[in-house]
Amino acid sequence: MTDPKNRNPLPSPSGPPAAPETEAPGPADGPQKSEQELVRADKYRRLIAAGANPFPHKAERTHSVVGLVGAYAALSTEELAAARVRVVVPGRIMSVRLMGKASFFHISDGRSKIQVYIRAEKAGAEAYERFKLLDIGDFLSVTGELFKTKTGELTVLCESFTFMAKCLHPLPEKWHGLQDVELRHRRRYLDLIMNPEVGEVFRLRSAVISWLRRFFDGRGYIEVETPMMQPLAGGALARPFVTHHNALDLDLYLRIAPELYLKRLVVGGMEKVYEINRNFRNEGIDSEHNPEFTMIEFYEAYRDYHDMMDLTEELFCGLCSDLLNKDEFPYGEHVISLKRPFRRIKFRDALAEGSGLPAAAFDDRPRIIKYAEELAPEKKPVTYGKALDIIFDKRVKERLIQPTFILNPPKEVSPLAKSAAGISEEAARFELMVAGMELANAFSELTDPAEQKARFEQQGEERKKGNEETHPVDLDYVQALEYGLPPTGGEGIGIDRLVMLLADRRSIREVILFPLLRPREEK
RNA sequence: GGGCCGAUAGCUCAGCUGGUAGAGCACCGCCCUUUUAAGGCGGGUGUCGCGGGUUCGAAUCCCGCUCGGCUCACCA
Repeated sequence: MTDPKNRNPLPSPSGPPAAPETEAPGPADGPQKSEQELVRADKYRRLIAAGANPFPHKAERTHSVVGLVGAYAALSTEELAAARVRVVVPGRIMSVRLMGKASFFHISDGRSKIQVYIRAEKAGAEAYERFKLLDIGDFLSVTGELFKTKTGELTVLCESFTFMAKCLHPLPEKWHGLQDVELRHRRRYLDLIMNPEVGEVFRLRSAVISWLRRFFDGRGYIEVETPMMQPLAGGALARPFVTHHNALDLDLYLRIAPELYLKRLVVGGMEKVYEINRNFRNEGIDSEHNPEFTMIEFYEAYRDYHDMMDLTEELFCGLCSDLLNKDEFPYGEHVISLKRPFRRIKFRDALAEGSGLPAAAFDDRPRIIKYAEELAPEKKPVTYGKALDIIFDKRVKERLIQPTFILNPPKEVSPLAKSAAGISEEAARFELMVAGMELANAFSELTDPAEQKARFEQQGEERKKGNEETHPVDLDYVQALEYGLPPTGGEGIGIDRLVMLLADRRSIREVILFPLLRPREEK
């Protein structure tokens, strides 16, 4: 077997390098190479022939580009000259200005750019000729001293450089970057190379997730991992993906939620647990939905949904002030203000407010169903619960820009929640709406095994009527409840939407590195 | 799944009611040692998404398809 690391040995010192076509692989797909790709492959061959290692194993470096800019950009020309800072800095060539026997170019580390000045006189004629074999997109490591040009730009005066990697394709245009949304998502690496603000969004995403871990760890929660492949897709109402385990000859579902497993852990005495991981729902794709998405779910014993509201306010406000250093931020045309307390309104009152109907009208079920049918004539089988849903979606949701807790939605769509105190038809539950999106969903968990079983069975009846969005009957979970689930508050927060909010992105695909796209043959 | 919009050079885009395919950047050649969307002179590198049709002639008009965006539906 060929050791992949030795695929490209250094050219032998005694003669010209081996067959250029195998040394410098062409584009991975398609027989047609563009003129620019042929030129790049040829320059690559000549560079290797001149002694460059085509695939060096590592680069010594004293600084990163972003580190240099942060540390030295503010120094004056005189201060920088006096400091005599010698650097070895690797990066990707992003632009070149070639001027006879000297050139300026910028290298990037994906976050920041720094200019390099190379003169034949300083670096040597041979090195300068090698430099001219490099292209925009190539990686190299530059050794030299920092100075400022007469326009005041921090620049490395190149004494020598080492080739690091070849870019065999031309990069997108320097001024407009890469605009094509499809290409940006299919080749996210190109998006990251050309559009630095994209990298910032994903750095923010990373910061959000590590902040959340610190938040919960600091409150005595433990992080757990529960099955992604489940024999029953429970914990939410959604269509699952199905897969199959061969050895067990068993159909399994990719989880739509971790909820029932996390609550089994609370039964087992893990009083505070959280999980950050992917859920999978086999449903439509749009600007707020990707088939796989990331949620944090957390459960705390001896708490109810009012406690979870307080915790949620603390979480959102702390996250925002720690990561954005302020308590309000733009989202599209709006300014979102995260100040405690968030508005709290009951589901029914929100419906009344949005529809303009008096709250009492919501006791008149036929009237409400008729109203919903007029709002959405295309939706045929309208139950009372469904009607409330329609009114919420059409009349209420988009108006909820500032953070708002919607309290006590109907119990019939909350099969895992306790009933609200003294109100049998309402669930002890809230949803947090921000910028017209549902960001969080929490309830006082249903702990009564008999009622849980009855609710599951009721869902089973719904399913028989053809409603696919029902919760499966999970008797194993009921048995867990029979061992005793203490009063527990639980909540889920959609990480993708949370990042959309903080990063001011209107599409979930802008906060998922590789959103699901239909595969396509490369051109 | 329905509706609307889009796909033209490596990238960003123009191309009208049908008449030999264009610009900027990038690229190639020549000049240029503090430039920075460097500059000067010269060069267009293309399966106009794919497949049919209409026509003397199609990037352009018609039909079908693929992929994407927005939107509605479905759905947190």
